[in-house]
Amino acid sequence: MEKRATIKDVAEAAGVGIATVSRVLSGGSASPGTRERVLAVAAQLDYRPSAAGRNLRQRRTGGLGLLVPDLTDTFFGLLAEGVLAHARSAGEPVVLGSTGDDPEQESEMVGMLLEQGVDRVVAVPSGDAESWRPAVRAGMTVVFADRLPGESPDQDAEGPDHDLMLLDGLPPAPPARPLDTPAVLADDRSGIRTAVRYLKGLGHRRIAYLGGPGHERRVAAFREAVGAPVDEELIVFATGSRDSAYAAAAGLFQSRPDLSAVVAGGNALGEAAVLAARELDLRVPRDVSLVMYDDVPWAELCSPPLTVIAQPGREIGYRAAELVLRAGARRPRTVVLPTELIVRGSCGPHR
Amino acid sequence: MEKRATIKDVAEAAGVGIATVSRVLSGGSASPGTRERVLAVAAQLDYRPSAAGRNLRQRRTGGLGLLVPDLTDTFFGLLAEGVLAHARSAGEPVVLGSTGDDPEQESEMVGMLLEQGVDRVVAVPSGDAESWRPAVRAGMTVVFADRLPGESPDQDAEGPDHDLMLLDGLPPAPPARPLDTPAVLADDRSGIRTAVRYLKGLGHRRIAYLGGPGHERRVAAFREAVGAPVDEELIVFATGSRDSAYAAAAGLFQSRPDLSAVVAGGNALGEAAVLAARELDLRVPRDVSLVMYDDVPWAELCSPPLTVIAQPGREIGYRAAELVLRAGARRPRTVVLPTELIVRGSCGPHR
DNA sequence: CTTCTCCATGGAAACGATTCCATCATGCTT
DNA sequence: AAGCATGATGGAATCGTTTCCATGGAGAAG
Repeated sequence: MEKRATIKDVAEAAGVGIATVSRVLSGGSASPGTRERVLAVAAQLDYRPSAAGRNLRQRRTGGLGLLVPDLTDTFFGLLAEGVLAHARSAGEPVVLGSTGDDPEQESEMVGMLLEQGVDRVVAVPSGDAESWRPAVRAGMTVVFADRLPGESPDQDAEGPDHDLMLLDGLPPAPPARPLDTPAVLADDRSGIRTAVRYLKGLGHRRIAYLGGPGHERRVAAFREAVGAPVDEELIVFATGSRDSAYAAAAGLFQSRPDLSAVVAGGNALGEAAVLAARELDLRVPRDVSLVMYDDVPWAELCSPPLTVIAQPGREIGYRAAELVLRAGARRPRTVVLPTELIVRGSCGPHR
Repeated sequence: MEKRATIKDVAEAAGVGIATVSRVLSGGSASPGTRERVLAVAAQLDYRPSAAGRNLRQRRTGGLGLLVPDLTDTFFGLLAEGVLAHARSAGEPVVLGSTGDDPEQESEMVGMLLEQGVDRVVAVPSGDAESWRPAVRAGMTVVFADRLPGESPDQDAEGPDHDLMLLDGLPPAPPARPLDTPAVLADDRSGIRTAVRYLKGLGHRRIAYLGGPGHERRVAAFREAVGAPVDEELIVFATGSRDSAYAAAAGLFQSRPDLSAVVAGGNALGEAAVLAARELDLRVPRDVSLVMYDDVPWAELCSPPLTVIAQPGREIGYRAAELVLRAGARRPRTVVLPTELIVRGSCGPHR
């Protein structure tokens, strides 16, 4: 339990001033002789600069925050691995928080990060845009991954505001842009469209969508892809929990026995769909075809192996970390990564 | 980007000294009037004490480190959720590192944690006892979860040491106890034994074990449970990677077509076993029975659903966090949590 | 009425790093 | 040879907090 060596110890042992030590260690100028001596002494004393001291002085803590809904979900695990990979290569520590898809816990975590001095965060958001505003106003650099925060509920209030501005003779400013935060997303639009086309190609007409929280874009893409008369009953939602997902899937199958294919908007939903189908004695793909968003390792283990829309989870995390770490000069735009339909065995022709 | 309020700002705004503010905020004594005023001002200014300042002063950073081999593995995700749950309730931030089961990366991460001032760590160790010694000597409080570090290779040197001590007339001190670090583990012994008994009861005689890194206890328990003439060829190991696990499983099936049951010592191994069996056209459970360590959500999705040895991953993490946070007075002993055999459909009678 | 105790309070030191600035030596230019 | 530029170096201030200690006032005990 011997206490750690400080810069002062190193300075004394090397017979130089602390300023010199600091300079040597942070790459400043120093004479070769001095540099060598300082480095030797530092190594021999196993000196490590204290993050607390440095942070205090430079008024910013290194490190980045990572906020995900649930680490039990393989996709978020993958995303986290991506973030960690880049953080490691940048030598930055990662402070982790799991929000359970609860906006309240989320903002609590944001508060804690702020307190820790962590001012750069990669987040899979649960709260809406409004709930993220305090964070960015407090000076946080935020990059969203996988999802965007839900549009604020005050969207309705936007109309009146607009009118008011016109009355005042002001130029109709863009109606309070939700947030100008960069994000790294998968190309949901294209992924969903490809899946739906594929199912249509197999002859399916009554295709259902099973959605989770925070993916408005996927639903929108689904609506667009299935085309004109959208059967609203075939679009159902669950919250983040497993129970909720199962209930939604089971409810869907029971209330609409005529559906012939399901697109699950996430791996938790896909899991629920498989379970519910089995429980109700629906065979996949004979009775119902299934496409799941997210390619997770166990998709191949199911029988039949699941046809999936793969999105590069690890890379999403990696790129997000990259963005948040070099959020310097030009504010980076949102990055969209490609998806890929991986056909395995869970879809069959419509009978 | 307005800079955050400091304790000094609060003190000025409230018309008191900074010492008083600090006292009020950290629960010291103060007159009711003052306390109220300070709290009001602090709230109004949205004041948050800077962790950097506090850490510097008290020479220790709050927070705890979490080191896992791979967040993509559902079990570790579960464990992490447990740690996070307890950390949240204790108001402590969690610094995460993923080691990829690589001792070198692991000690790198330990170094970084040390630098950050994080001196309490929950770890699923990859390195051996020797590689953890520097960490504990540097004053880190470590609690191992799920695994113990492999016995150091210098175990052989133990004999001589002992003799030497006898010669010196010293009391025969315990021969360099590997590490007196507490740990939270599942009851591997009992779990494996139950599984093997179950398989034996189904008539299986040639039972194989597919092991991963860091679970000597499981192998030992397996050897013990299968009884006297242990067929060493039926015990194979993989490193942490998916490829390695698949190779080990496939190799096992091919080299020993006479085996009738497999115990997979982790969910990654179980996954590999299912895949390899399918590839080689072995039916589960008709041709080969399978029991997997870890109950993960997707175990139920396989067909047939996998019979598993469930260990309480979330609770392991929770308890480990608990131990490391109140590592005060009496050094806590190792905690062993129960396992449970969950019979589903992947085991059948021997034919 | 005096003295003692106790409590609220504020000033100031300390924590360990970075960084500005002054100092000093060295070598070059004129 | 004198002045000047350059580069190495150390002193000291600073960051925001906690905590030790001194101060002062009020109430209690003698």
